[in-house]
Amino acid sequence: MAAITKSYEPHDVEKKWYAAWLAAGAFAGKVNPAKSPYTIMIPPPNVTGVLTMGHVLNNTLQDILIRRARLEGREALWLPGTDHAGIATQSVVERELRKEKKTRHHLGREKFLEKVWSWREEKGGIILKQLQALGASADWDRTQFTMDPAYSSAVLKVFVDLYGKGHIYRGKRMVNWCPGSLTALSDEEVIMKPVKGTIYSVRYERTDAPGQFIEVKTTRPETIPGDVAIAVHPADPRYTSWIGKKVRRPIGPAAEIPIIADEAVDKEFGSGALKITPAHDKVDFEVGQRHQLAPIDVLTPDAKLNELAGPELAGLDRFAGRKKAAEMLKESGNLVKEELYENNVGYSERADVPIEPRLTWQWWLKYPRIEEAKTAVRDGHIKFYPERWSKVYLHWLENIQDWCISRQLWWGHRIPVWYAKGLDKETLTEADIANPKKVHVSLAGPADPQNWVQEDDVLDTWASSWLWPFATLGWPDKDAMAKAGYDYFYPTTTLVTGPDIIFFWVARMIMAGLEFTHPGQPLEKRIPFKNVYFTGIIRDQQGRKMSKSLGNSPDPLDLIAKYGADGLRFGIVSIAPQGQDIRFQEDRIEGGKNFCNKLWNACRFRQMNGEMADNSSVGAIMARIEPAKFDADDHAILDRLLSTTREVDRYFTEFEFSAAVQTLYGFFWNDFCDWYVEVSKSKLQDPATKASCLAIQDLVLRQTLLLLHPVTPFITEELWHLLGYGAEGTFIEDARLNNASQIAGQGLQPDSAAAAQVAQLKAVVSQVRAFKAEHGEAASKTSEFVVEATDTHWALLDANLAKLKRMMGAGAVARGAMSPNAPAIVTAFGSWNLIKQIKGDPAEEKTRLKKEIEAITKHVAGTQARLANEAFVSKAPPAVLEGARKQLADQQAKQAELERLLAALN
RNA sequence: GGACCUUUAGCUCAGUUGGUUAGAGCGUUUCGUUGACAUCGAAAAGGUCACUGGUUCGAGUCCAGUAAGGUCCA
Repeated sequence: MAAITKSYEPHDVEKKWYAAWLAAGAFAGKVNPAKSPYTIMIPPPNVTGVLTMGHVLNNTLQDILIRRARLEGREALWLPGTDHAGIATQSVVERELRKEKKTRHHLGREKFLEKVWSWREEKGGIILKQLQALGASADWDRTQFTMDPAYSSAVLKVFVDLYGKGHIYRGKRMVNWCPGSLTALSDEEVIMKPVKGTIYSVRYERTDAPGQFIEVKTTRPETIPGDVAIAVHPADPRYTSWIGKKVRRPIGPAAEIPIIADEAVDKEFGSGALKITPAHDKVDFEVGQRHQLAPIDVLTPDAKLNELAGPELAGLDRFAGRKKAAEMLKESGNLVKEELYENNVGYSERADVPIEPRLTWQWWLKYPRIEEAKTAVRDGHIKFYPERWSKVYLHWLENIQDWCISRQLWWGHRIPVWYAKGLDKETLTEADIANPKKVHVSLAGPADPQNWVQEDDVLDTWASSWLWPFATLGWPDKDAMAKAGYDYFYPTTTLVTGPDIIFFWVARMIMAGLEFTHPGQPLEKRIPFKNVYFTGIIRDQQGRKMSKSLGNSPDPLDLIAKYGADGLRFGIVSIAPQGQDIRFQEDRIEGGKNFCNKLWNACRFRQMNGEMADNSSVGAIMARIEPAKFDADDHAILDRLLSTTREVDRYFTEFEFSAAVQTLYGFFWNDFCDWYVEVSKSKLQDPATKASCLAIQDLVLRQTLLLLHPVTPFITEELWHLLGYGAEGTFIEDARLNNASQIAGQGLQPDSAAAAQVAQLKAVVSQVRAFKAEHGEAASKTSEFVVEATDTHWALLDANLAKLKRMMGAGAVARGAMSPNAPAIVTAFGSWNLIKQIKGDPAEEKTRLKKEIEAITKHVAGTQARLANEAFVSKAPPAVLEGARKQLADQQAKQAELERLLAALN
């Protein structure tokens, strides 16, 4: 077996093992009825994306779950893939075209799509390669892309199916229009932002009574040419006599518009009158509908004013038009007031420009299975971690609106609808759409394509990714499903994602799963996943979201180069508590790297201290352990090993990953390295205890590697082999992780009381070290002590003396009476004198003792007061009461001893 | 306007069903490299647990309210 080097060098180890895993097909998920499946579908990253810290966290957690599942003997499938990301990808390619002063229209649909595909060929694999560098153990042979032929046909089949069921309709409605990307957006793609601007008070003059004006407030004077009415509340006494009269539009082509009454008007806002511009506001549109007022659209698709706005405004973009309109109002004296104003403006999530409410023809989806989707989460068939997100989910479902699924893009799944040639799409009625002679909807397309024109629009990206959990398993093709193991791996086990896409994706996947999988079977067979773990958002030191535009996100690949993939994984998980946003700290990643080095060196210590014996199975190691020779330290470390195993188990079932990692950190660093390895140094000198002590180390290291492997796969694989736990050609994942009772069942019954005794010994060591430091002897390894202790205490000390001397840096520890001239401390195991070349200053000693007495006296008083409280004595549980009494006794004993020492000094 | 989250050491955070003197990592100070690890070890300093009130023998923990910061929905 190779010798372990002085420090852990991740780079080569990572490369070596990743290649070996791939070569052996170690990540393949295969149908195996003897095992229970554990399935995770990756949230598909954008095909042209690069790895961010968010991906690192999210995918590390998925890998942890998958690798842990393998160690627990489950058949794990982690299915990877990418998303075509309609707007995002199209925008990137269009940006490239713009550099050549071209738009997609210069190329035409076909050529443009060729360009996007070649862009994908070039950039599409990057993020998956990066995930491999992180150690992701996904089944790469199953990699899926939402635009793959099979996946696409699933998407289109779903459209046709839902159309047939009456869930999909075409309608001219107000949509969120993105003037940047020239497409409709769903409500979920609109971000509300507070924007500081101006609100204008504008007056409209009555036609029948010149000189009389009605005033309205608006932030958008450029849309005045699109006004079709002024609305007031029917119960507003100020305007009762105005209703039915007409006013003149103050700008734009001359027109008289009516004053109407509508309940939607807020009497409290402004003057209580509202301009109605149905083409440019959702509420106004509804008011217009109620009063049969035809909208006037004064904007072009890219949000410039058109000729309907009048010659002065036509051609200006909306912001320039706003200024111009305000000037025109000022000139005509119709601008009453300008005030600074902050309101919420909807922005396009992708293009980051204000959206325009716009009346267009779009395809809409009435969601299926809304009620079942609520039940699934409310009744716990699907569990959310943290649970509180289920409220957000349910609230959204309660208020669900139809989904605008068409996009005026080219990159995406083109809607499988054909219109008969020569048909005017703008004037289609519902009856026309239902008429197969005019509108054809199918997967295959019409038999006589020359007579038809296909719909230009593509589907919203989320209308493909909502099928991810089952379309990736071959659905709806029976053969593909059998090959992929659909019946075995679906429903998937856990989804790991961010709460920001709870509506976009999580809710929609649930509805899709319920609608399309396992028809007729109970809900728990149709849900797409059983657990949803929501990660936090990674923020920078100032608490800002990490983003490309801010440039505040470190490149994960740099971090891997600097700290190793395992260090990065360990670090990121340790700072990511369930449900909380994460403030990124690079020093925690460094901590991850340091931990790996510690693990490495503890194994190195083991290797250097004795021949490696048979480590090939737990049984073989157990056979070398001699419980009859156990001392308290042996009992204690094994007891901690079992309790750590139990705790990590529990944290995994509760999805508390950072707690699991921190538990492992504390156990390994503090209990094992800082204490057990140190006390081993004495045991290893003694031939009577050496073999058993090494076997205990072998057992602890083996279990530790298994517990850590999901988090730090590379280093644990390497050490697994270096210490001989696994045969050549096998991997650590082929081993099974034993739980605490399984280990105990193999003949290991550590005495948990020993742990308490070791804790006391630790405290004594710590106390003596501090004592030495205080007297300038911190570095000395030959300090001499006299201990005045009871027989029991001395017996305990004596039994552990070699270890204790090494740990506290003592040359000699002898039993004897306290010398009044030497510095002294009181420990749980007797009083200790530090014997040194006594130039000890008695005055200093007195001060120190007095200070200690003062402190202990306070505690004694506190405990006494508690015990003197009759309510406490009569109501507190016996265990607490007894604890308090014992505490008081200990405190008083220490107090008395300190006072005795002080008196002796005098 | 509605819902949710956060507030504990200089920084980032733990603190499970209420129960000794509230913990960790980093940072700071002091000391230490003779064989696991300086990517390390030892010790120390550092906290009115945001505030107010309540429940309780006992509150960082439970309840109510207030304040500040944040997120989502409208």
